Amino acid sequence: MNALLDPLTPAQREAVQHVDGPLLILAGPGSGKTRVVTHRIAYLLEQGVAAGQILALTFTNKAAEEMAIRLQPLVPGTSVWMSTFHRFAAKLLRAHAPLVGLSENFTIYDTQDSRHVLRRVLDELDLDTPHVTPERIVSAISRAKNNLVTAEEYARRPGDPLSRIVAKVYPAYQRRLLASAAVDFDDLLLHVAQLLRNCPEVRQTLDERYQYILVDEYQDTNRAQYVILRAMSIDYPNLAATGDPDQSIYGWRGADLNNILEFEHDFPDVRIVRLERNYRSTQRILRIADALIAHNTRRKQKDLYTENDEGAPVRLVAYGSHKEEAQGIVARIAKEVDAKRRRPRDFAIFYRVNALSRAIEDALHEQGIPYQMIHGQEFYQRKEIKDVLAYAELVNNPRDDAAFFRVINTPTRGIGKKSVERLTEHATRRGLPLLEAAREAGLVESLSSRAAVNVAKFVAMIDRIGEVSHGAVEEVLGTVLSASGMREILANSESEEDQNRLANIEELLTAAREFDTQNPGDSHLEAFLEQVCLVNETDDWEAETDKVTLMTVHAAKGLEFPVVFIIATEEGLMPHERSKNDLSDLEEERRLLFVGITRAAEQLQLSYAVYREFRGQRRRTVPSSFLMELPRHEMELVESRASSSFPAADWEVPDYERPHYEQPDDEQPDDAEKVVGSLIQKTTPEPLMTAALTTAAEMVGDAVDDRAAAATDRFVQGMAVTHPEHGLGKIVALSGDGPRRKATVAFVTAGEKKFVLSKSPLRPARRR
DNA sequence: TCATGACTAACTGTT
DNA sequence: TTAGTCATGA
Repeated sequence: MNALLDPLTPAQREAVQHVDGPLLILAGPGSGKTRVVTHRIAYLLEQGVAAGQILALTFTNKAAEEMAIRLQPLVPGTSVWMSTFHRFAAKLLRAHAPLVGLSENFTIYDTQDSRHVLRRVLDELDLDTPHVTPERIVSAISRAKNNLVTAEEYARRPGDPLSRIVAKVYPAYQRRLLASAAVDFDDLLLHVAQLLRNCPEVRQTLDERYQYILVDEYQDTNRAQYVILRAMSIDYPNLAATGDPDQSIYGWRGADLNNILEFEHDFPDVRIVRLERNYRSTQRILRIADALIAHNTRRKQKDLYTENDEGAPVRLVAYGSHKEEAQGIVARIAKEVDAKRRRPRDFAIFYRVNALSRAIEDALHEQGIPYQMIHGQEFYQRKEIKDVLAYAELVNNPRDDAAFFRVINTPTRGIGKKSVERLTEHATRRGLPLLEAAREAGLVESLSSRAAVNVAKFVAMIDRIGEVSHGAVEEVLGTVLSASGMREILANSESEEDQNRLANIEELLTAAREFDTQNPGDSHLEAFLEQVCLVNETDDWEAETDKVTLMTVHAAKGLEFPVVFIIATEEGLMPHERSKNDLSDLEEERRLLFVGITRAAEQLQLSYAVYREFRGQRRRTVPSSFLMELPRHEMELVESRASSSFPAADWEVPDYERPHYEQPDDEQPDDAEKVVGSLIQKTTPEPLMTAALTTAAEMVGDAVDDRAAAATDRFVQGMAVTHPEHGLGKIVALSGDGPRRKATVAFVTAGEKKFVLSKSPLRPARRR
């Protein structure tokens, strides 16, 4: 009788029917979260809540879009605002820019732009920073902003050497941004948080306007986002958060797991709904995921279950090389597609880092299988695109020095480094934006007359573009191309690269044209620029097109596919190199794999390559320690035949158990692969290792002998261990006691080696 | 002083 | 692989 509620389970219905008061939906993967959220919005509307009072915030454009699409059939033509945090913040800031010391035509700098600014600032400050890379400073500033620490506050705090440098750089960087009327991504949130804190009227207005706020992926909110949400939920505390601590994968961006873990403290009368039934994956996939995530210590226990079929075993494949991995996977896809059992769109391939996509792309290309790759902001990061946009930015915001630097000599027009330096000096002296300083080029004595003429021509060109800046966006960009000479130069170039650039620019013009059509009327340049820098290619991702999807595991969050391949499950990649020294980072990597695994509905394959090309060098890899945590007997273990060098025998263990699964006969094209025994030690319960992150050797270093003895005691026969050089291995023999205790270890890749435990860097492979 | 080509070092993830 | 730096020739 009620189309909204009838198709829901009791738990889902409880969440949907909740109207007033805080709500926390703990939603496991595949538990119908989006459905609950969209149905709840529809329900609110049905209860008489005005569409304008509802605000749905997500992290990605993709998620926002997905929500909008799913809401359409429930409430056709509704105008509930669904937006990413950053987009929401940008809109808000445009309306209140002066309150935070900005002009409303402010520019949003992406990561690349902000790094350039930082470089300039570093040059200017002339700091001697021997071991501190700009990268580290950038991320320190970013972290500070995400934690709402302003430049002034930062400078006041004592700290380590890095902090002391940052304390100098951060304020200078911030001054530079404000002088350029620019914000970086983090500023969008920081400024809004401060706005809400410092302007009670604004806060109150927004709180009242958005009485029903819904937040997706709450586990990924950082302090700034948290403060924004809290500030808008005081008079109308109807904040509805959905999230899953096990899917928190943005710690590096400042996401604070405490926000979700302590939601109950923040909102004492919160209603908590748990969605634990999984509608997506097979039992086998879910068990694998569950076994993996159970190794994390910092989590809220959830009992995921599904009533779906048992499903096919999860495959774990060892390929000989990254090429074989790519070709093997693509061959599998091709086979299924040819047999009309599946369509390209049923498949997704996930990887930890973007660089891994290349081999897969090549293989797909070779086989002529259509694919789409989600690659962050790749398109808008291209040099030629950024160049064109920078002209437009400069016209829109003449104080945008970063844009000025970008275009002043692009394409080259005889204004070299030295001339730009002199212009900059002049600008600093007079306290002018660079474009203004350039207008006075004739007055800058140090500037050669030739350079001065060129600068004057440049200014005239910018003004020419400025004349059309209030027209259609396509016209603006077209003028940029002709006035700057870019079009001519590229068109006359022989090189294929330049032809590609031209094609990319054409694509940008198409995007501009579409934007013009969607936003009739004039003066939309600013909106276009904002859209462009806050989108990523994900927006182009079409669930409807019939293509294989390639993306990072991060990008995969929130999506699902019938068949999922996760490649390169190797030490150093998954978990990533940089996470290995920190338990919480390592747990985040584990959650990342958990997210990847739980995207799969019907079939899942994890794989690694025994050899992988790395920075141009072929290197032997070590299988991911996470693989050791998966229930081996649930899986089909496959060794790709070409990888004959794989030393499976070394790795077989006495209590080795054959996989239950036999390959069905019709899987013939798989004959390049054969099922082998356990590549991976069965995950029998091992003694709980409390000090597992310290090796025995480390403990001897600064502790008494019996501690060392106790430490060597934790190594037991059959235990999986890792060695920094030899990688993953298992203990096959032990002798001696205390500090003299010795172990013989069989490594996956390096054969058998003997160690004095207290002196070796060996450590248990499974860390708890 | 500028442009170009060679060399080198770094390389996670996303808004 | 690529962006940034360095050296060289114009």
